[in-house]
Amino acid sequence: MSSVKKTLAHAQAQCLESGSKLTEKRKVVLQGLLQSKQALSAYELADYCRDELGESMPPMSVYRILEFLEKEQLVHKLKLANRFVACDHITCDHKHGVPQFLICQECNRVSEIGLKESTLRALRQNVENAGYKLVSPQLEMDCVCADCANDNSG
Amino acid sequence: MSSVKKTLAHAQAQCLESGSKLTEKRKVVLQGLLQSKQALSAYELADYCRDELGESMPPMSVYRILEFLEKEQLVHKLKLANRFVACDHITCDHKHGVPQFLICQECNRVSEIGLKESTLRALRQNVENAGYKLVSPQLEMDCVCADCANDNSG
DNA sequence: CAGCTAATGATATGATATATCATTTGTATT
DNA sequence: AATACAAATGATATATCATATCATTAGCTG
Repeated sequence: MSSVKKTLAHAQAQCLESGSKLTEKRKVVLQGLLQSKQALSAYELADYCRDELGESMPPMSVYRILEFLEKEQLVHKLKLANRFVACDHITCDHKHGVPQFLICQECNRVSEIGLKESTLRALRQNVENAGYKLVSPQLEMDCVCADCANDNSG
Repeated sequence: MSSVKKTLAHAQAQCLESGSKLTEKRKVVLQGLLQSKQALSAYELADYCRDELGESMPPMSVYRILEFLEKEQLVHKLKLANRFVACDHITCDHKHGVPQFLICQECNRVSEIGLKESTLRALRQNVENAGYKLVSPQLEMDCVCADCANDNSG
């Protein structure tokens, strides 16, 4: 069983558990996002599903499905890039904290990291000192991944 | 001299120094952003200039002017909100580091803060551990400001 | 004032996203 | 199987943010 297949099976089980269903279409969308290994816009993802997975789908359906997948925490929306990524931890069984994202500006590759608790605490303190309340500590950071950094220097 | 007027004068001087010009139109755009005390989209800002400052301007010009003001570091673009804010430190004379932004989801008010050096360092370390390189430590965070938090609770 | 450059205006178009209504599919009940 | 209901998907229109390009105007310089 491929890694993607395994992840999809896991996702399906997770949905069942939460009382929802990972339909065929939803599965295809999630598969596309998993396979592409990139952050994709809804429109790009619709193209990917059509071209690579042979499943044509109107972009509006992709949006709706992404919304569903987000609620199921199988997908994250990256506001910084206006793109979506598959959650990096679908096959993990333990609950995760709020994720932080490193987005490669060059290739849209994304890494999901967990900041150290101490760093988060410091951040929160900085914010509260300014009289604000952090709604979501989901940080998104403009980065360059190791591969792209090498390409540029070489 | 009002605070806004003072800031505009300061901005004008700063432009002269850098060999550029704060034209009338540019001044109006900056004034709009300063007065509104909010993050505004280019289109919203065009409306604001027309309605509140009596200076009609095509949105495309506003985009161009915002680009100029950004280069002069008089304005920041917030990717998280797809909006623009006036720099909080125009009237300061010393150079500032890369800013971080707290964006109120309710009212689009924005606070520009400087994270403590230690926090930034920790953040950078977290990112490098993941094999990425931070392009810009300009963080943007979804928050709720004190006023809106009160409104909601009250 | 001729000629150049910078700034602005106008238009077209692309990209991301939301709202709404119609249709289809799946499921439960009789 | 037939009906009825709810969930999922399709289709269309439109809003919102943004870029590209060419035309026009304003301001400066010799």
